[in-house]
Amino acid sequence: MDRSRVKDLLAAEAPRDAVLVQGWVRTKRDAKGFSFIEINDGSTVKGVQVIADASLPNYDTEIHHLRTGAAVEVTGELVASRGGGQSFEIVAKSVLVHGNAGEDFPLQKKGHSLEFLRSIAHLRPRANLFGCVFRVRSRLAYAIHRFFQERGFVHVHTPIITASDCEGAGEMFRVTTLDGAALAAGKDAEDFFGKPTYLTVSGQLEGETFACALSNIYTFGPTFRAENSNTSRHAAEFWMIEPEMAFCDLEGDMDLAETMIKHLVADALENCADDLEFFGRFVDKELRARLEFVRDRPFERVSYTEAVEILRASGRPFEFPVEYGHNLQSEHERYLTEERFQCPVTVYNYPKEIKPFYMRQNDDDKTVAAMDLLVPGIGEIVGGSQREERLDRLAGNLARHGLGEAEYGWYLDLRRHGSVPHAGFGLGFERLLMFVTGVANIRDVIPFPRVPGWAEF
RNA sequence: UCGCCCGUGGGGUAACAGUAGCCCACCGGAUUGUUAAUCCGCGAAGCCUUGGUGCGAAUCCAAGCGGGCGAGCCA
Repeated sequence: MDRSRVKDLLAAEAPRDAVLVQGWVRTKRDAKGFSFIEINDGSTVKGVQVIADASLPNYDTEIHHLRTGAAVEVTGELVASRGGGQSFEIVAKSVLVHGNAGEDFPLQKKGHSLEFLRSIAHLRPRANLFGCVFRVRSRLAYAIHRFFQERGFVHVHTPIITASDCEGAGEMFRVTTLDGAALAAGKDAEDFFGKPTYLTVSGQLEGETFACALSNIYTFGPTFRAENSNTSRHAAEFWMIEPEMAFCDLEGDMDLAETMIKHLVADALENCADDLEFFGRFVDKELRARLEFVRDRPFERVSYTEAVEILRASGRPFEFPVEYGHNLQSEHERYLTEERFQCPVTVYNYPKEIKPFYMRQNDDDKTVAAMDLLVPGIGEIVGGSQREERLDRLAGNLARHGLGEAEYGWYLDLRRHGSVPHAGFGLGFERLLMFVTGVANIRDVIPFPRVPGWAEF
């Protein structure tokens, strides 16, 4: 007999003589002469109700002792439910107990704190919330590939071990086979690669090389930052999507970012309805309305200079003063996106002093063609720019940032041979997930999060 | 890294410096087509670590370890 997914059984339109379900017991309620067993197999947040009669041969020995968390396999008849909570249920002909759960199974039939669930990351996928989160994570990863593939973008696997540091996008994890003494003695030439290497903090520079050949490309892979960041929206290991487009300026870059966010939100609304409904009930009551708003309404777009003026004119007593030439603080970003505009906002053309060397200088000589896409509740979800394609300017920027031209020779080469205007951005996958699910901590949208002081499992 | 807050059975919480209580889970019993089932049970299970103050510390002080929130860095 073929296995049926719980999701399909719950959507059934007619009874069926024989079905097989395999899954884990969420709860068991004993009645006189039989038991109700709710089984979840991860296909959806809901479970299917099984009626296990006391006449089953293993009722007294096994079924009666089933606890939350047990793994079972049930065959039986799918019938219209006599109870209220569901349209169909299974009357069991057999209940095979693969493995009961211990008396100390930590997940209860109630809401647990997210902190506790993090400490049992190996079991939390069986909690409703995490089932929902990781189904959405899977769906959005798929939707991202579809989004780009359907638009002719080529998926490029940029290296995870790298010797270039992408201009200090963050502190890097050293990758080495040297022992502590050799490392301390600086014997880099004896290291595995003959020089210091690190885990990537961005695939952008390598991505540019492929954009300057295949036109439109994207990367989607793990990224590592050794920053000692202890916040709800930073992790040491996270996934990033980095599209790069040749023959594209900042305008096109911002258009793509906005189109992509809208597309992904729409995809989740359409394909993860049950999971989003769960988040709406237990995480954020306003979630669905906000996602529909993001899908349907245009984003705001303001220059950095305009943003500064808006913040100044707000009369808000910000903790950090609003000053041209300074980075926008979290409180400033929050004001723009949560209060002033109440929708996602793209801020563009930042002062060149606060942005990296590879961003294209604007004609005003003061700003670079950078953009950040800010969303309510999270802040920056996308950061990108048009890249400096003029050799002399780029070389000058490298020098000004104190970066060796030799190390970036291959990057400068792109400007020597067939240089084109090009642009791209980075999207934090986990931040997107936080935005779509309403989950407030990045540690709860990563299967096994890595943050300072925590690399368990 | 900085600031604020918090560490009590397996989970969630309460207790003025003087007998550690409640809810959930677990165990045992009863009821019931149940829905995070209900009822009964003097059934089992606990004060982060170290040091200090006090006759007496879960409670006050200090340090350490762990956690949460906010900030910085960013995605």
